[in-house]
Amino acid sequence: MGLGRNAGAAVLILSSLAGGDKHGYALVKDVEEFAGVHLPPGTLYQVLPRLESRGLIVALEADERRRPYRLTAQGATVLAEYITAQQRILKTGQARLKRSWSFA
Amino acid sequence: MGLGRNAGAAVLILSSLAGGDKHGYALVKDVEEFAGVHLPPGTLYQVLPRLESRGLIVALEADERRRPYRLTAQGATVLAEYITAQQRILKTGQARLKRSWSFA
DNA sequence: GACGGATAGATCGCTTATCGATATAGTCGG
DNA sequence: CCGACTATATCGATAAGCGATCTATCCGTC
Repeated sequence: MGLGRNAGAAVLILSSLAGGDKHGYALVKDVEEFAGVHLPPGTLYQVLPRLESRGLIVALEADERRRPYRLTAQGATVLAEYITAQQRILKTGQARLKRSWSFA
Repeated sequence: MGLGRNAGAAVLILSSLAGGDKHGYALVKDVEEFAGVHLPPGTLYQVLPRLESRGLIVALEADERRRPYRLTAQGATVLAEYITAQQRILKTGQARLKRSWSFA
């Protein structure tokens, strides 16, 4: 993991595409804005084909320089399930922190 | 990352320790219960020293067979910050899924 | 008191994920 | 015509995570 490191490029990409079709560069900008995380190109262009081969996203027809991607129904399902599971974990951590350390 | 893979052994461990001091094996059981994730020993015993070297946890005096760990104040802070940041990301993904895919 | 299952900790090698650097090239403003 | 920004891509190194395997103890039960 990380904690400090990225920890979940796929989630960031899928969440970005959940907001609409985007090509790589636009995706990086979007993620930077909504998550405050910079996705380095080395990560992005390696994760993209991986997600595609798993059927979570599809590559759309390229508009010259831009190669846009779209979230598939399967990708949406997988993302939704991941978010639910992850939120349960985070809530537990948060509740425990609050009890023992008085953290919000 | 994964989505399907573990994605954040450190978070699971820190969250578990936020609920009280635990040794490795108890930690695995706890994580299994509250997160539904099995932490394999190969991951656990590699992450533990890493977290300790970063000052996020401390090893307590060993009770014969058991080697318990405790969350440090710094570990609690780091975990709290990670949780906050991560929840913001997950909420964004969830909101976007809901808009475009009618997912809860 | 032998046996099996649960408790407990640890290491090794492999695969996968991520990062930073680097490369290429088109576009647009000044 | 030059620099900043847009856009995609690859490479090598490091980091993270997994499954298998090992050792050993403890405890109940047959």
